[in-house]
Amino acid sequence: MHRPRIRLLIGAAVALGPGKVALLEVIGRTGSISAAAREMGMSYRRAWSLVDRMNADFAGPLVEKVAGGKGGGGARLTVLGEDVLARYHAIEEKAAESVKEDMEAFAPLLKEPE
Amino acid sequence: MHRPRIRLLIGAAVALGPGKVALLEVIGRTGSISAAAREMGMSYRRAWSLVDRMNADFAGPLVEKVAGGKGGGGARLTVLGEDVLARYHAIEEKAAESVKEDMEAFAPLLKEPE
DNA sequence: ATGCGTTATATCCCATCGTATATAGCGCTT
DNA sequence: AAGCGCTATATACGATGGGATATAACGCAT
Repeated sequence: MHRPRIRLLIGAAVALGPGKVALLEVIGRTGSISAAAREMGMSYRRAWSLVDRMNADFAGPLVEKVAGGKGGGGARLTVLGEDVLARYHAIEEKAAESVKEDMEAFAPLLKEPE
Repeated sequence: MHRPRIRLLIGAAVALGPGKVALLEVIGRTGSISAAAREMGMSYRRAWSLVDRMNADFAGPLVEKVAGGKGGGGARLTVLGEDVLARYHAIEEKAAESVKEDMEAFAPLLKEPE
Protein backbone atom coordinates (compact mmCIF):
# COMPACT_ATOMS: atom_id res chain seq x y z
CA MET A 1 0.00 0.00 0.00
CA HIS A 2 1.40 3.36 -0.97
CA ARG A 3 1.10 6.04 1.66
CA PRO A 4 0.27 9.45 0.27
CA ARG A 5 2.09 12.23 2.08
CA ILE A 6 1.72 15.94 2.26
CA ARG A 7 4.09 18.70 1.39
CA LEU A 8 3.46 22.14 2.75
CA LEU A 9 4.18 24.92 0.31
CA ILE A 10 4.92 28.29 1.77
CA GLY A 11 4.74 31.06 -0.71
CA ALA A 12 5.82 30.42 -4.27
CA ALA A 13 9.42 29.30 -4.20
CA VAL A 14 10.20 28.47 -0.63
CA ALA A 15 9.09 24.97 0.13
CA LEU A 16 10.24 23.14 3.18
CA GLY A 17 9.45 19.53 2.37
CA PRO A 18 10.29 16.09 3.65
CA GLY A 19 13.65 16.08 1.91
CA LYS A 20 15.12 19.20 3.45
CA VAL A 21 13.67 18.33 6.83
CA ALA A 22 15.28 14.90 6.73
CA LEU A 23 18.58 16.49 5.80
CA LEU A 24 18.34 18.88 8.73
CA GLU A 25 17.69 16.00 11.08
CA VAL A 26 20.61 13.93 9.87
CA ILE A 27 22.91 16.95 10.06
CA GLY A 28 21.74 17.52 13.60
CA ARG A 29 22.38 13.91 14.49
CA THR A 30 25.76 13.48 12.76
CA GLY A 31 27.10 16.98 13.26
CA SER A 32 28.33 17.13 9.69
CA ILE A 33 27.01 18.05 6.27
CA SER A 34 29.22 15.58 4.49
CA ALA A 35 28.35 12.77 6.89
CA ALA A 36 24.68 13.49 6.34
CA ALA A 37 25.18 13.53 2.58
CA ARG A 38 26.93 10.17 2.68
CA GLU A 39 24.26 8.64 4.88
CA MET A 40 21.47 9.94 2.68
CA GLY A 41 23.18 8.95 -0.54
CA MET A 42 23.40 12.42 -1.99
CA SER A 43 26.41 14.38 -3.16
CA TYR A 44 28.07 16.77 -0.73
CA ARG A 45 27.52 19.56 -3.20
CA ARG A 46 23.77 19.02 -3.19
CA ALA A 47 23.56 18.77 0.59
CA TRP A 48 25.65 21.89 0.96
CA SER A 49 23.55 23.84 -1.57
CA LEU A 50 20.33 22.79 0.14
CA VAL A 51 21.67 23.99 3.46
CA ASP A 52 22.85 27.21 1.89
CA ARG A 53 19.45 27.83 0.36
CA MET A 54 17.67 27.18 3.63
CA ASN A 55 20.01 29.47 5.49
CA ALA A 56 19.25 32.19 2.97
CA ASP A 57 15.49 31.64 2.83
CA PHE A 58 14.80 31.81 6.53
CA ALA A 59 15.10 34.70 8.91
CA GLY A 60 18.53 33.38 9.91
CA PRO A 61 20.77 30.36 9.41
CA LEU A 62 19.26 27.00 10.35
CA VAL A 63 22.66 25.34 10.22
CA GLU A 64 25.85 26.68 11.71
CA LYS A 65 28.93 25.60 9.82
CA VAL A 66 32.50 25.37 11.01
CA ALA A 67 35.34 24.87 8.53
CA GLY A 68 38.46 23.50 10.14
CA GLY A 69 39.13 22.58 13.72
CA LYS A 70 38.57 19.46 15.71
CA GLY A 71 37.77 16.59 13.37
CA GLY A 72 38.06 18.94 10.42
CA GLY A 73 35.06 20.99 11.35
CA GLY A 74 31.38 20.27 11.26
CA ALA A 75 27.89 21.63 11.27
CA ARG A 76 25.09 21.80 13.76
CA LEU A 77 21.58 23.12 13.98
CA THR A 78 21.02 26.58 15.33
CA VAL A 79 18.26 27.35 17.80
CA LEU A 80 16.24 28.64 14.87
CA GLY A 81 16.94 25.38 13.04
CA GLU A 82 15.62 23.31 15.93
CA ASP A 83 12.63 25.58 16.18
CA VAL A 84 11.81 25.31 12.49
CA LEU A 85 12.11 21.55 12.70
CA ALA A 86 9.77 21.32 15.68
CA ARG A 87 7.19 23.60 14.12
CA TYR A 88 7.32 21.75 10.83
CA HIS A 89 6.65 18.47 12.59
CA ALA A 90 3.79 20.00 14.52
CA ILE A 91 2.25 21.27 11.30
CA GLU A 92 2.79 18.00 9.50
CA GLU A 93 1.24 16.00 12.32
CA LYS A 94 -1.80 18.21 12.67
CA ALA A 95 -2.42 18.32 8.95
CA ALA A 96 -2.06 14.56 8.62
CA GLU A 97 -4.46 14.00 11.47
CA SER A 98 -7.15 16.35 10.21
CA VAL A 99 -6.93 14.95 6.72
CA LYS A 100 -6.67 11.28 7.57
CA GLU A 101 -10.18 10.32 6.52
CA ASP A 102 -10.07 12.26 3.28
CA MET A 103 -6.75 10.71 2.41
CA GLU A 104 -8.16 7.27 2.87
CA ALA A 105 -10.95 8.19 0.51
CA PHE A 106 -8.45 9.65 -1.92
CA ALA A 107 -6.05 6.74 -1.99
CA PRO A 108 -8.27 4.30 -3.95
CA LEU A 109 -8.58 6.89 -6.71
CA LEU A 110 -4.90 6.46 -7.38
CA LYS A 111 -3.50 3.75 -9.54
CA GLU A 112 -1.97 0.94 -7.55
CA PRO A 113 1.76 0.72 -8.27
CA GLU A 114 2.62 -2.92 -8.88
CA MET B 1 1.26 36.81 4.24
CA HIS B 2 2.22 33.32 3.29
CA ARG B 3 -0.73 31.15 2.52
CA PRO B 4 0.03 27.47 2.90
CA ARG B 5 -0.77 25.16 0.07
CA ILE B 6 -0.88 21.42 -0.08
CA ARG B 7 0.83 19.00 -2.35
CA LEU B 8 -0.11 15.34 -2.29
CA LEU B 9 2.73 12.91 -2.80
CA ILE B 10 2.64 9.25 -3.75
CA GLY B 11 5.84 7.97 -2.29
CA ALA B 12 8.43 10.16 -3.89
CA ALA B 13 6.50 11.30 -6.95
CA VAL B 14 4.05 14.15 -6.97
CA ALA B 15 0.52 13.00 -7.64
CA LEU B 16 -1.32 16.25 -7.48
CA GLY B 17 -0.36 19.81 -6.62
CA PRO B 18 -1.70 23.31 -7.09
CA GLY B 19 -0.47 23.46 -10.69
CA LYS B 20 -2.19 20.35 -11.96
CA VAL B 21 -5.33 21.18 -10.04
CA ALA B 22 -5.50 24.62 -11.64
CA LEU B 23 -5.00 23.06 -15.04
CA LEU B 24 -7.83 20.62 -14.44
CA GLU B 25 -10.12 23.44 -13.47
CA VAL B 26 -9.36 25.54 -16.52
CA ILE B 27 -9.78 22.53 -18.78
CA GLY B 28 -13.14 21.86 -17.16
CA ARG B 29 -14.18 25.44 -17.69
CA THR B 30 -12.92 25.93 -21.23
CA GLY B 31 -13.50 22.42 -22.54
CA SER B 32 -10.12 22.37 -24.22
CA ILE B 33 -6.54 21.53 -23.35
CA SER B 34 -5.10 24.06 -25.77
CA ALA B 35 -7.43 26.81 -24.58
CA ALA B 36 -6.41 26.09 -21.01
CA ALA B 37 -2.75 26.14 -21.96
CA ARG B 38 -3.14 29.51 -23.68
CA GLU B 39 -5.03 30.97 -20.76
CA MET B 40 -2.47 29.71 -18.26
CA GLY B 41 0.48 30.79 -20.36
CA MET B 42 1.99 27.37 -20.76
CA SER B 43 2.81 25.45 -23.90
CA TYR B 44 0.28 23.01 -25.26
CA ARG B 45 2.92 20.33 -25.03
CA ARG B 46 3.30 20.84 -21.31
CA ALA B 47 -0.42 20.95 -20.64
CA TRP B 48 -0.96 17.82 -22.66
CA SER B 49 1.83 15.93 -20.94
CA LEU B 50 0.53 16.92 -17.50
CA VAL B 51 -2.91 15.64 -18.43
CA ASP B 52 -1.40 12.46 -19.82
CA ARG B 53 0.54 11.85 -16.63
CA MET B 54 -2.48 12.42 -14.45
CA ASN B 55 -4.58 10.09 -16.57
CA ALA B 56 -1.90 7.45 -16.14
CA ASP B 57 -1.30 7.98 -12.43
CA PHE B 58 -4.89 7.71 -11.30
CA ALA B 59 -7.23 4.75 -11.31
CA GLY B 60 -8.69 6.07 -14.57
CA PRO B 61 -8.55 9.12 -16.83
CA LEU B 62 -9.36 12.46 -15.21
CA VAL B 63 -9.69 14.14 -18.58
CA GLU B 64 -11.55 12.76 -21.57
CA LYS B 65 -10.07 13.91 -24.83
CA VAL B 66 -11.67 14.11 -28.27
CA ALA B 67 -9.55 14.70 -31.37
CA GLY B 68 -11.51 16.03 -34.29
CA GLY B 69 -15.18 16.80 -34.60
CA LYS B 70 -17.23 19.85 -33.81
CA GLY B 71 -14.93 22.76 -33.19
CA GLY B 72 -11.93 20.54 -33.80
CA GLY B 73 -12.48 18.46 -30.72
CA GLY B 74 -11.94 19.19 -27.07
CA ALA B 75 -11.48 17.82 -23.62
CA ARG B 76 -13.60 17.58 -20.53
CA LEU B 77 -13.33 16.27 -17.02
CA THR B 78 -14.53 12.77 -16.31
CA VAL B 79 -16.60 11.92 -13.26
CA LEU B 80 -13.40 10.70 -11.64
CA GLY B 81 -11.75 13.99 -12.53
CA GLU B 82 -14.49 16.00 -10.85
CA ASP B 83 -14.32 13.69 -7.86
CA VAL B 84 -10.55 14.04 -7.51
CA LEU B 85 -10.86 17.80 -7.75
CA ALA B 86 -13.52 17.94 -5.05
CA ARG B 87 -11.59 15.69 -2.71
CA TYR B 88 -8.41 17.64 -3.25
CA HIS B 89 -10.12 20.86 -2.32
CA ALA B 90 -11.64 19.26 0.75
CA ILE B 91 -8.23 18.05 1.86
CA GLU B 92 -6.61 21.39 1.17
CA GLU B 93 -9.26 23.30 3.05
CA LYS B 94 -9.22 21.07 6.10
CA ALA B 95 -5.44 21.01 6.28
CA ALA B 96 -5.18 24.77 5.92
CA GLU B 97 -7.76 25.27 8.65
CA SER B 98 -6.15 22.88 11.13
CA VAL B 99 -2.73 24.35 10.52
CA LYS B 100 -3.65 28.01 10.47
CA GLU B 101 -2.27 28.87 13.89
CA ASP B 102 0.98 27.01 13.41
CA MET B 103 1.51 28.64 10.05
CA GLU B 104 1.15 32.05 11.60
CA ALA B 105 3.85 31.09 14.06
CA PHE B 106 5.96 29.69 11.26
CA ALA B 107 5.73 32.63 8.89
CA PRO B 108 7.92 35.06 10.87
CA LEU B 109 10.73 32.51 10.79
CA LEU B 110 10.92 33.00 7.07
CA LYS B 111 12.80 35.79 5.45
CA GLU B 112 10.44 38.41 4.16
CA PRO B 113 10.68 38.57 0.37
CA GLU B 114 11.13 42.20 -0.55
C1' DA C 1 -13.58 17.52 -51.01
C1' DT C 2 -11.93 21.34 -48.36
C1' DG C 3 -11.42 23.94 -44.16
C1' DC C 4 -11.17 24.33 -39.38
C1' DG C 5 -9.46 23.79 -34.58
C1' DT C 6 -8.39 20.42 -31.73
C1' DT C 7 -5.68 16.39 -30.13
C1' DA C 8 -1.35 13.79 -30.89
C1' DT C 9 3.56 13.38 -31.75
C1' DA C 10 8.32 14.32 -33.15
C1' DT C 11 12.41 17.17 -33.28
C1' DC C 12 15.49 20.80 -31.85
C1' DC C 13 17.26 23.91 -28.51
C1' DC C 14 18.29 25.95 -24.12
C1' DA C 15 18.11 26.32 -19.04
C1' DT C 16 18.31 23.94 -14.87
C1' DC C 17 19.72 20.46 -11.76
C1' DG C 18 22.54 16.98 -9.86
C1' DT C 19 26.70 13.95 -9.89
C1' DA C 20 31.41 13.48 -10.12
C1' DT C 21 35.75 15.32 -9.61
C1' DA C 22 39.30 18.36 -8.27
C1' DT C 23 41.23 21.95 -5.47
C1' DA C 24 41.60 25.31 -1.91
C1' DG C 25 40.89 27.04 2.88
C1' DC C 26 40.46 26.19 7.65
C1' DG C 27 41.79 25.04 12.42
C1' DC C 28 42.74 21.55 15.73
C1' DT C 29 45.86 17.57 16.68
C1' DT C 30 50.13 15.42 16.69
C1' DA D 1 55.36 21.72 10.30
C1' DA D 2 52.54 18.11 8.65
C1' DG D 3 48.23 15.57 8.72
C1' DC D 4 43.48 15.10 9.09
C1' DG D 5 38.59 15.77 7.87
C1' DC D 6 35.42 19.03 7.05
C1' DT D 7 33.69 23.25 4.76
C1' DA D 8 33.91 25.96 0.47
C1' DT D 9 34.11 26.47 -4.46
C1' DA D 10 34.90 25.67 -9.40
C1' DT D 11 34.54 22.96 -13.53
C1' DA D 12 32.84 19.39 -16.58
C1' DC D 13 29.47 16.13 -17.84
C1' DG D 14 25.02 13.93 -18.25
C1' DA D 15 20.05 13.83 -17.34
C1' DT D 16 15.83 16.18 -17.24
C1' DG D 17 12.28 19.53 -18.30
C1' DG D 18 10.08 22.74 -20.78
C1' DG D 19 9.53 26.01 -24.81
C1' DA D 20 9.27 26.55 -29.72
C1' DT D 21 8.19 24.69 -33.89
C1' DA D 22 6.46 21.61 -37.33
C1' DT D 23 3.54 18.00 -38.86
C1' DA D 24 0.10 14.49 -38.75
C1' DA D 25 -4.44 12.60 -37.47
C1' DC D 26 -9.11 13.37 -36.56
C1' DG D 27 -14.01 14.30 -37.40
C1' DC D 28 -17.58 17.66 -38.04
C1' DA D 29 -19.21 21.68 -40.92
C1' DT D 30 -19.66 23.80 -45.14
